[in-house]
Amino acid sequence: MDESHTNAKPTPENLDDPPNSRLFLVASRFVTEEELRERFSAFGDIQDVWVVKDKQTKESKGICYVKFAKSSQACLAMEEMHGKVLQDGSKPIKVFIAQSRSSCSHRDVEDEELTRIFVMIPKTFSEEDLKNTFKEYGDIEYCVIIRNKLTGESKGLGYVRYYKPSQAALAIENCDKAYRAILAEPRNKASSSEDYNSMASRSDYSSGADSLNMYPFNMAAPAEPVSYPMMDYRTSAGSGGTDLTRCLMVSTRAGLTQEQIFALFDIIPGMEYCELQRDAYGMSKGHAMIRYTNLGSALYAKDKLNGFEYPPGNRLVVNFMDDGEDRSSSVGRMAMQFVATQMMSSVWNGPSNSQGIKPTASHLGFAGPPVSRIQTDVSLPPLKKLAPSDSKAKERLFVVFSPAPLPVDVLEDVFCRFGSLIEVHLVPGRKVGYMKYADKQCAMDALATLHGHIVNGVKMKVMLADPPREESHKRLRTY
DNA sequence: CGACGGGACGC
DNA sequence: CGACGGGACGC
Repeated sequence: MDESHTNAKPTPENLDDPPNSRLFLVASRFVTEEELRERFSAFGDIQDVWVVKDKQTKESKGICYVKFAKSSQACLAMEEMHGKVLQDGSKPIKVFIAQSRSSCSHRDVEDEELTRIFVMIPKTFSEEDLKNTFKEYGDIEYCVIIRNKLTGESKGLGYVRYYKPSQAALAIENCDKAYRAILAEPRNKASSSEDYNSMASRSDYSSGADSLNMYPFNMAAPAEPVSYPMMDYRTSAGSGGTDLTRCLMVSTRAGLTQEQIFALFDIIPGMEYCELQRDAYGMSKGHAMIRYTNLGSALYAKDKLNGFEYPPGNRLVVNFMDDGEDRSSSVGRMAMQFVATQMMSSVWNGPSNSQGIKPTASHLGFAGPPVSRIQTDVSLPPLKKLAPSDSKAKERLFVVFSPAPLPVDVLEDVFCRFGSLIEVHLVPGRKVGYMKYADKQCAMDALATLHGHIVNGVKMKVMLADPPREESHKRLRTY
């Protein structure tokens, strides 16, 4: 278990750098390094040429490697030189991107693995935006944005398939670093069964279906943000299909837990589903979907909870997921009235009778006198509004918690009181966090007031945060 | 002591 | 069928 290799050397075997910048060629035994250098130098900066020779006889084995400075150069050379005859009478050469030296596989690297990139994009991007952004690097076969299957909401990730490896490589090398473009892992891991997928469903990949219109709804409406069709495969006709007229989407800037959202929307009777959208850390992304059994409950929930501040200072935004529906009907109003009546009666009957308002509602501050959930040894200013989430951070505080971090909502409640708080960020798995402020003085006030004090039994060290480490090694040593 | 930053497709 | 050398680190 304990391999005492504590000093991990920079493994010298991984230096196929950058990745996919080296070519593997199968050529005639008479080809020389000089000739290869001549024929391949037109495609880029050659760093190394090597013809593999037998150890004893020193004769060429017809295997050669050509290392370029960039992957795009190697790819271009491959595309142009594969199949070329270098010397009269010899067989056409084969040119592939070499397997990385650390890999033990000698399988050919296929174009399939070199033509699709994986990028991080704004959530507002459509496939069209994605294509327009990346077409400058080459011809695009298709673009796909990864979306939530239920809501159609973008996950901020996308794929772009080019026709040629050199185009994908150019995109990765030259696109804005914010896109974090990398080669996509091939989709098919090890498809063992292929037959239960009928042939009809595979037509999207074949090139014969020109007549297939990719954007049946969208063609005539250029700038209109069309809501995407998310009913390609029906939600099976089980009890109560997912019709969106009863689905709400709540957006919040505070990191609310599933339990908090659930408790809040469960105050209105009829909630049948509640799902927080999470990111890779399992933290709240600020969106959740809530579905009620009936339109009246959904209407009532939107009416009462849209704009509601929870926790204080954090304004919830609640919307129906199928925008554009007309809900001003008298039927809707009656349904809402019915729900209101339902809730009133449960109040009169008291919460002790199981159904109706849950006990959780009271400590959400939804009913009854506002009881502070903050206990502290320092006197706090009153609550203040959060700064807009797109505010520029002028100062950050670094907070260490002992013995354990406080919940995000509590921290927002405490740290917002000095004004201009943009957001609270806890480091997952650690006992530290960052508070972003739009105003330096507000941050300093918070620091001075809160440092060394105790909130809900948790002691806090509050310090100015070091600047984020970014890419200091790139810019700092230019002189 | 106590430090941030990421990522995956209905087979 | 067709897969991996040579050189040498740090002031």
